[in-house]
Amino acid sequence: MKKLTGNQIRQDFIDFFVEHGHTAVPSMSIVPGGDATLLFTNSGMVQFKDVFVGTDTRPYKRAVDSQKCMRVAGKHNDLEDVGRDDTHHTFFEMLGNWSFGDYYKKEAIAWSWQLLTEVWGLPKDKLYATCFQDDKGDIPRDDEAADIWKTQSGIDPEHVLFFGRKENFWQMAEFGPCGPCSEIHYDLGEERDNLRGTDHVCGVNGECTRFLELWNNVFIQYNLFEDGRLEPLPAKHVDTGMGFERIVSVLQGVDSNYKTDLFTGSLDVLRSLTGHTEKEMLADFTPYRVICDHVRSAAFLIADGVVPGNAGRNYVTRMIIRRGARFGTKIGLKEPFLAKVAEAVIKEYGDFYPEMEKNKATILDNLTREEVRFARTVEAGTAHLENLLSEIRAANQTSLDGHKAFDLYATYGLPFEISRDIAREQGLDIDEAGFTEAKNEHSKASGGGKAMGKLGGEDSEYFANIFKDLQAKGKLGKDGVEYDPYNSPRVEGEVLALIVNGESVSSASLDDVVEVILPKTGFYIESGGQVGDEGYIRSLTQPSPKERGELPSPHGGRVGDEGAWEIEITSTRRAATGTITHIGQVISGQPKIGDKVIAEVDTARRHNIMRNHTATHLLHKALHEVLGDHARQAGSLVSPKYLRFDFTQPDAMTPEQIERVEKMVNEAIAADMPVVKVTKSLDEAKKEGAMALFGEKYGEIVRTISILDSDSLLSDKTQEQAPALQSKYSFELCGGTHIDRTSDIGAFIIVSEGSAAAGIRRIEAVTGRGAHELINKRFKTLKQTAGVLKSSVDEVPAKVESLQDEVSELKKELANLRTQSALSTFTALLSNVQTVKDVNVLGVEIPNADVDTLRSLADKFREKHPKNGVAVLVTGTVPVGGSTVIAVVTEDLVKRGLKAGDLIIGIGGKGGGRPNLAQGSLAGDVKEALSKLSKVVEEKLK
RNA sequence: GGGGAUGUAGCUCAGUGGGAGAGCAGCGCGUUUGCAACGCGAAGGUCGCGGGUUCAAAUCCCGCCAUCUCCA
Repeated sequence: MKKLTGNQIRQDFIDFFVEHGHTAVPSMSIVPGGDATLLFTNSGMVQFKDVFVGTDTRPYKRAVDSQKCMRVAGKHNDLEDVGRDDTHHTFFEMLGNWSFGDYYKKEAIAWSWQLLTEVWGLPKDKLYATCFQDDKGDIPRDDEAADIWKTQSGIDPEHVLFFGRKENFWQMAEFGPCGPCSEIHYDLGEERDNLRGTDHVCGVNGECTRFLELWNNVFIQYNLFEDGRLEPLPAKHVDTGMGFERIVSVLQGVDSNYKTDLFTGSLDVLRSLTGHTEKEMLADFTPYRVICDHVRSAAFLIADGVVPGNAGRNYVTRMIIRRGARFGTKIGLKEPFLAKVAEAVIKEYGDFYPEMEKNKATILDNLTREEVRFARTVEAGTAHLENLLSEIRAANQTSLDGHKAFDLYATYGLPFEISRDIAREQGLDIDEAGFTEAKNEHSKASGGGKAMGKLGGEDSEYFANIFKDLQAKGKLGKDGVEYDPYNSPRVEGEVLALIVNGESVSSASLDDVVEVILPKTGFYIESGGQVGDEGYIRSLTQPSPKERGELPSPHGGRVGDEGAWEIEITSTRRAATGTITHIGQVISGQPKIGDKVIAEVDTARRHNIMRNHTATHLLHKALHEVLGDHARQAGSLVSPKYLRFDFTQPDAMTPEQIERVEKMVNEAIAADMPVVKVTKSLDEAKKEGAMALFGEKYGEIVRTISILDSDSLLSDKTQEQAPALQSKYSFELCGGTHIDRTSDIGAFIIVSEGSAAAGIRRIEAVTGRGAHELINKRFKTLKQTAGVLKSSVDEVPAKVESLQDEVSELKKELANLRTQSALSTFTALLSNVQTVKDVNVLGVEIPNADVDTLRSLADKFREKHPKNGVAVLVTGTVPVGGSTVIAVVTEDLVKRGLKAGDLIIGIGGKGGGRPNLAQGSLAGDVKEALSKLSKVVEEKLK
């Protein structure tokens, strides 16, 4: 057997199939575009799913790839187990060769045998092939595959085995394309039996680690219907997957995926940090495996734009990074170290996956940031834990309540393992059963499973049938409704279908909400953040009013015209492949199937949208310039009123940065740059450096939007002829609608900058009309303010500032004066102290005093009568809300049963407080209330 | 999308319905002076924002915003 590096093995695979007529296709992003049901790309077939279902086509019939995959979240979240053994990974690569209605079993099987045994030289007697035999007896046995296997040179016919549905039948979903598969297994030898001595099936598909599944060849040949019918597909496909790390471990002859050269670089970096020898490392291998696996995953995720955060995919990235950091502490690593490991990962993978090298700085930066954040979280969580633990000790207990430990985890983010380790260090324990219980409760309370929301398309089958029907009648071609939102704001056509309340109807009535299908549309369908178009569909049954020289009715139809009608369209959707519907309300007449119509987009609204969309591209460019390349688009909304742009950026932007971005965009507008829209192949566009968005799905033919640098403009003619030669200010893949020159945007104003999620900032901005309205409004307000201040607009800030200073100065002065005047009144009134029994009692009204003044006067009283004193001070009667009362009682009298609050109640007020000082209010006449004071004191005093 | 927590002086935070506080930093003065340390003094607050309950809200209730965190 040849000793090959991992990179060579991957390249061998691709080269082998390229030699056999396959097109080498790059891996799709880990973020699956256009598939809301998937958190991550989890297998090689994700990028070809639409081809198998038949809703998409490719320019090639044979493909080969190595696909980046993540299996970490979802139903089976076994993140906590990854790294504890030698085979599991969160991230892995899937090698695959594909046939789309081209070659089939014969070639697929022969080539896999050839690659494994001849190119890579695996011993033939160690290989096993499995084929399908239905355990339920419904689906025919795959003798075809088995027979082909037996003809492969040097194969042991005894090694061709049959298995049932669980192992050897594949279906994408409950219904749809499916078929038998044929797997290749490898016998690693008796010594790799992990269950030696125990009673078990030591064979292919047994529980035993001796036999390793290497390669799955899926033969998609049936279509499974809801009623259980199984029909042969007209075009049969081959879909294969081979776990890259597995084949590397086999070819390199090691007993762990982590001992392949894929991880050597990472492990070396780690060992240089810990100082462990190889032997010491292998003795405690788990932390090493966890860190290597997780750093690799995190690096690939960040390269694909998934930065650590607190929701969705971003949360998964965070969990992976934090778990890696946590295992670092187990081997004594304290300082942020993940970035150092990541450098080794990038070095290993950067050649084949250029996005790794390209995003190196972002990867390293995000890892370190998250580590630092995690350290802070752990520190704060540990402080909380210490409090809980000392409470336990105080109560002479030995175990921390599981629910409390879970709180620590769910609220403060302190991982359970860390809590337990700290508790154990102090001779205490944590109630693990309670923790699990609380975790389940929390999971339930969070509404498990509902988060994905509606996937849509519930009625797609209904519309697919309408589509087929229209095709059969020759009303629609094979591609269905023609879609041209770019050049056709007005389209004439015929009503092909009307749907009201989910039912196909021949005619609709006034006020009906209806879905209309036309052979062609110029209405934009909401996509890529740009909202859908609005507009009108009008009947064209008779000459237009203009042609007849009549005045149109308010809704455009003609009063009294037989059959004239109009529908106000508020949105559009692609209800099924080939079908686009216009959704709206009938505002006049009765639309019928077969009516000739004109469908007209609200162009004023559309222009506002176009301005905002082009501005979005300029904003994207400006953010790159001002913040750096890490500021990547993470979502957007382009509406007629404003635009919203989310991008990856860890911290809030400074006012200066915002200003610079705004200025850059406005400079780009002023430069009057041409916006050129060209469709070309995805490959070509990418080669030319077009910016693609993550989580966005692109077909083979894409639309590119280039904003050309005005400096490089030669003349209008050359621009038309060779836009590719000119230097581009901005270059993006985008299906949206755009204006022709940047100057059409008019103006660009950032309205707000804020946070959208952890690690993601959001900018909202307006352009064109919206910007003008905003400026107008702001300017008006400013002028009004200046008017009120009797100053010029320019002087407003200084004027307000000086006013504020003046006000606060005056406030202080006033408070001082009040206290002083109250004080002088009060000093005079101090002589009004009455003696009740042996107590000095004072009840006075202080006009113009506030609560603070009353308090300081009360203090004054207690200074003069530190003992044996009672005072009730009341502000003058106020018409609204009553007077404020403060009552004080010296400490010695409190002991004799006199409470300040009782005095307030006693004289008819409301309120309370502490025994020596109370506060409240008094509704009625102050003098009358105060006259009751001495009596109250007498009664309460013991 | 949902659960929990937090938001008080420039920073770190205390404050369980009734006088807004501490430590650090900053400012002034002083002692000492190699860095600095120490003492004294004053300043610094829409208690995240908006409603409500109450005689009275930093504190209780509701809504919003921001940050942290867990679940999906």
